[in-house]
Amino acid sequence: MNISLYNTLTKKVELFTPVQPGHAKVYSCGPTVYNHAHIGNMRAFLFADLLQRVLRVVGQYNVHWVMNITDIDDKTIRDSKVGSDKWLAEMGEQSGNPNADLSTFTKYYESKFVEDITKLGIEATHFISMPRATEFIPAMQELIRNIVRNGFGYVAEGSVYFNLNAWRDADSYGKLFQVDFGNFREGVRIDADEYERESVSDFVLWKATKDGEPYWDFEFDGEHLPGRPGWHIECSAMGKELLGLPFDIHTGGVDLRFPHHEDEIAQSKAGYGVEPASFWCHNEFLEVEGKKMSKSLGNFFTLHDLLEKGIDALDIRFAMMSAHYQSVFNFTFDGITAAHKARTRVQDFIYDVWSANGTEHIDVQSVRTSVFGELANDVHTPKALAQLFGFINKTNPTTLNEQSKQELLAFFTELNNVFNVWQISSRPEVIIEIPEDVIALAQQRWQAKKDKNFALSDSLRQQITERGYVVKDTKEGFEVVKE
RNA sequence: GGUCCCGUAGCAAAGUGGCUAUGCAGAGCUCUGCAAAAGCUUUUACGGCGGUUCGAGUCCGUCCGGGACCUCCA
Repeated sequence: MNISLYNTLTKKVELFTPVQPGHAKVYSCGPTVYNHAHIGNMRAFLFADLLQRVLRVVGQYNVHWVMNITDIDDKTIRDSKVGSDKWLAEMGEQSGNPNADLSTFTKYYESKFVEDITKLGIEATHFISMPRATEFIPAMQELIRNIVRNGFGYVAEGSVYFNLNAWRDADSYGKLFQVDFGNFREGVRIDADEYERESVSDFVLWKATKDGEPYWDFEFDGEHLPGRPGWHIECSAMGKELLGLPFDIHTGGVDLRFPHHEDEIAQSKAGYGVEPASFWCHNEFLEVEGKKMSKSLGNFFTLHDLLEKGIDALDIRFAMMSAHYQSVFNFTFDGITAAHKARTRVQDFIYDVWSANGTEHIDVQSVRTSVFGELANDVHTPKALAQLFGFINKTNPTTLNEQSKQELLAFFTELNNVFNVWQISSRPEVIIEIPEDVIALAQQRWQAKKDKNFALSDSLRQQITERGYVVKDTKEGFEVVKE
């Protein structure tokens, strides 16, 4: 099925056509590993996962997916320094070597990140690579040399900057985000660091080292420029090294349009001569209970926080799919409850299909076409789910004949390769430890009921309820489950 | 100051000028001694005011309200 996507470059939904037929090369901006990722971060990663799964399943593409790990930046340096209160006991002893401590610190949070996304149903095997920025320093240095030699960069006080005015004369800037250079808001932090640069809008490609900070050697035209890479350069270099240029899709949160992605385009084209990607896809932000997530409002959650509250990570995954990726997602606890119930309804339907044993024939192809059609249309999960629920509402799963049952299970298997929140199986035997005395009460109640002593029956049920269990009557007898 | 987005029923969320979105919740019904579970049925909308149109949630204007970004936040 053909896939259409909203492309921030053109501000339109366009038919996706890959550079290499049959292959989809996707680069996703990954986390900066200085802390546990919060659920706002998670939306970006879940969107990227959803997109690559739609390409894989609905588009039938051979997907090459890369998500970078930013393991060198101001915050990772700050928090891994000797004496940092962000250094945790689990990370071991600090060595005092800034590069080694940075590595220890970032690998700790990288492993936490991988644990988190795994719980959210993102599969590590779907990545062809999760490159660390620090392992691609030579490629970045090569790119920086190219940019300067092409006339779009300069060295100042040991740092290397991108010359934006030169670039704007030669090409264009503002492909993703229209920038009003003459009208930066007063008070906004324009001079973000102390280095010398020719214009406030120039950005750093390579930062000169500071005392006690990690650095890498950089030989450039006979000059020694020990330092570390700027923020944007890693994506330019790693995209080229791992996917080749141009690749097909670059993803990230809306906040990255400018400056990060805008600068990435400029750098790549200035250094390599081509723009990195033909499609740029950006997910909107997430709010919590209608407010921007912030620590001061007390609505700032990491995945770990939510799991501690007893929330199932897959309900978070499913809830985020109830809104289109380009609209602000309002994360609420009521929403998670609703998502859990909705997800369970589909799961129960699948269990029932598994045990179908009837004669009814249904048209599985038409529901597959309508649901996948919505996913192919700019990854429109809310519409796809509406189609799916419409189908579930009008279908009795248990009366299906063998052919329809097999077709439907095959469809759900495909669908779950996108959503990844269900079990395609028979209803599992739930084994719950019920205390002996509760079972005894339930048996007494059943006897009282058979004796038509309903007053006693009800009072026994009340006792069972007080113990935290629910007794349900069935045709053959009764069943006790934990509340 | 600049750039842009959004205001849809109790909550969430689709909606490409004309046809029941959907989910959760609510209500009613079926089943049941009563329940629970399940199934069926169903009530509530388009921020305000103008305009275009035979017809507007959908297009235009305006006002009100909320939000995002504007040099290292997904």
